Amino acid sequence: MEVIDQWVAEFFIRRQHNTRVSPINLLSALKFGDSSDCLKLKISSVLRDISNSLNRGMLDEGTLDLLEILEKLLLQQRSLIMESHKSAYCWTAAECTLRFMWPLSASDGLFTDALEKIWTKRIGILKESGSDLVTHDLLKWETDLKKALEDPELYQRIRETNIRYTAISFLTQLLKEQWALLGNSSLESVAQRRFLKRKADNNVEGDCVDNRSDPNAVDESTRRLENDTIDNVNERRGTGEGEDGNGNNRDIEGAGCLENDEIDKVNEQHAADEEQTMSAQEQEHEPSLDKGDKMAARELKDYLLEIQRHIDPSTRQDQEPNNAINRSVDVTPQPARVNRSGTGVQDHNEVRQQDNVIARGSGIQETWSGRIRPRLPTPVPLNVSPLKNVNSPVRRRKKFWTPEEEKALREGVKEYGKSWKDIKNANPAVLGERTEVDLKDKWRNLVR
DNA sequence: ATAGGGCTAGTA
DNA sequence: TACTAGCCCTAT
Repeated sequence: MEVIDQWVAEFFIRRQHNTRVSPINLLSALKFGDSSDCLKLKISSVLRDISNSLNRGMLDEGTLDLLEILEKLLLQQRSLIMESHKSAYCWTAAECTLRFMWPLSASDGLFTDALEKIWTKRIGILKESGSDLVTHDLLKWETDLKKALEDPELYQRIRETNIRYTAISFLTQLLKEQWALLGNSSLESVAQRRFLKRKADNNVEGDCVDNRSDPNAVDESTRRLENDTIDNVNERRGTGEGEDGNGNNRDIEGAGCLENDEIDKVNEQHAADEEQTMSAQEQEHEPSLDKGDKMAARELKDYLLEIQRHIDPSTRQDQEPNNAINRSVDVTPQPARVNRSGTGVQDHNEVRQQDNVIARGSGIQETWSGRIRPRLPTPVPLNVSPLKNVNSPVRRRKKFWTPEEEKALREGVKEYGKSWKDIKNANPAVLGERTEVDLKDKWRNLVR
């Protein structure tokens, strides 16, 4: 694959909603070869995929696949696997299983299938390969879930927990960290270097005396342009962890961090990259879609799927035409977890739909790594916000605040003020069952 | 996203 | 009936 193809593809994968692009022309101009020189492009692609899933409120085994692929790619570029990555995998795996716990009894429904396919087989393979994603928390979930098969009380307890928000929080954190680590796209980096070089050249023309007295000024810029390969910057960044979207280093959840001199190098590089910056890179990583741009966005999405298929066909297994159509058509959010926490009586149509999905999927599919792995279908797309009642006339059951929740709220207000969303995000494990409005209401009560 | 008014259920 | 905690709706 030509380097320029790689740069262009990477650039557009990062900027999903660009109305000035003709995807078809662009795609026809690109030739995708072996994957060895596409690491940065692949990582961008996987991150974009995870991001798209989250935007659609989808957390399923496809997400687990993507997290596993991301781990392999990061290991290829000799990056450490971050805590957010491990946690995201752990809670997504648990969430995928909990989604099959809507019947009141463990023996009904697909819970045993989910256990077998997700925990015994999928995670079994991970264990064999010595993956970093197999954490203490993951093993604890495995033990609990398998115990729940025999213990109705435990099954009930797990069944009623809501961990979706936790999984989403970790995935969001992972995306933020990984986008930050990727830094500028290769195309932008090179463009910026050329910009700097031109600027330096202009200075040379404008002031020959200075140039003679300091010949290194131009040489340095030229040298960077010629010698810096696209992955140089990335490799340097890839060894570090815990960098936020503003380009600042911070230690995340006790993960390893750069030595001080390395931090300085990275910061210097960032300072150079961000001087005369061409665009607000970070904001564009997660762009918000203008209402008038839906057509262009859809066109671009198709284009992305096409690119992704070229990059690595086996990773796009759930985006084959049929499923792609399903995904693009059915994006209407469904009420979250109604069946799990409800009476257990399920709508017949929904049961039939699930059966159809199961019948369609063979249960065994080829994965990115080339290993055979079973796949559970996604029964119902759920809301991203698990507590939001969509068009439901039923009031949520009154639930009194626990001292732990109250403490988390007080500490949150102390730290973030009245930013209820931030407070909730800061402590999803405790406040996961409360909406931002709940936080606001409770605070109103507390200060009365 | 947040603030504020109002509603509901529980309780004294 | 009055009060409260938690929940919901709507305007900004």
